[in-house]
Amino acid sequence: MRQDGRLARMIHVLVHMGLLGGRETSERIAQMLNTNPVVVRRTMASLRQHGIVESEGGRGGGWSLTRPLSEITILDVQRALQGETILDAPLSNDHPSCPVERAANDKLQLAYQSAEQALQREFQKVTLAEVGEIAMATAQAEKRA
Amino acid sequence: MRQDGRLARMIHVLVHMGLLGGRETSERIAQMLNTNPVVVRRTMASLRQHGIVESEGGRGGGWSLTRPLSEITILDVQRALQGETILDAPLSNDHPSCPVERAANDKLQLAYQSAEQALQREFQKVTLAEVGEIAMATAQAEKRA
DNA sequence: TATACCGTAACACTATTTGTTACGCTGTGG
DNA sequence: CCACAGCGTAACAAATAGTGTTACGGTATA
Repeated sequence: MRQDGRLARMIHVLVHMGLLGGRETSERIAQMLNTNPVVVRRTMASLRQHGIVESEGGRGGGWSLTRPLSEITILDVQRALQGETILDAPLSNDHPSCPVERAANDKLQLAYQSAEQALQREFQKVTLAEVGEIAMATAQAEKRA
Repeated sequence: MRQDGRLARMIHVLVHMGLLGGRETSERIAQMLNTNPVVVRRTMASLRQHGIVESEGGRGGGWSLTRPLSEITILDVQRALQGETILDAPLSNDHPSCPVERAANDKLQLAYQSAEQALQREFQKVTLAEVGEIAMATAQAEKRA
């Protein structure tokens, strides 16, 4: 099954950036994600287009958040990476004029709309600040253990 | 984005089989789906394993439903094709020990569980008989137009 | 026994994501 | 003013998944 991974990876990065507060280079982010700087730039570019981060070239440049983690939801990140729709209903297109195929597609479409709504609702409820808090809390708990 | 298509295609085929009532060969099903018999056998084999259809070899053989369309839900077909889980949360696995990554993954997992439940609920509500009825109705409507 | 089916393995083709290299542009510090 | 550290982007390789195709074997029926 498809595993995009960019959403989780970008949340990971943004939360780190928010917690540390500073600017990060593509190089350092790439190390965080076990990948390389070009992949990072490709993906971060989408976030920049949606105003979540900004980049500066030249010496001392890098990426930084444009607003605090408390004002970024998972849905914001998702939309920046992939657009409005998260789930695509897997429809068939073998005989577009066949009423049976159309009826099957319609039902699938409705079901996926319901799932899409649930997902968007959940994504909108969660800010990156929350993710950071959970991470800090579990880090504390593990230190005590 | 990923587009599996097998679910929609199999619903399409099963409804046709139910409406026509008879046995279909892989060859004829392949024509319905604009594909070829081997692909059909591969996919139908999953449905057979879950008791939705049965196959007979030899002259006059082919595929047939084991029960009426009213007793097959979209969820049944989905499970036969892919197993219990429909949606996989796209998690990251770059630094499994990083609390931030884990917190992000946890939140995504929860959101996807919510979507998964919505999807399963919808899939379970729809029988293939319903799909057939809708198809018959729209076919009628179009004939009148 | 010939034929019309399914069962299955093996391989090519395609599309998508990811990784990698290369090269150009820009701003800063010396 | 120039070397360097950073991003921007194109181009291409690699891995993965689904799909299409060929080939060959098994089986039931006329």
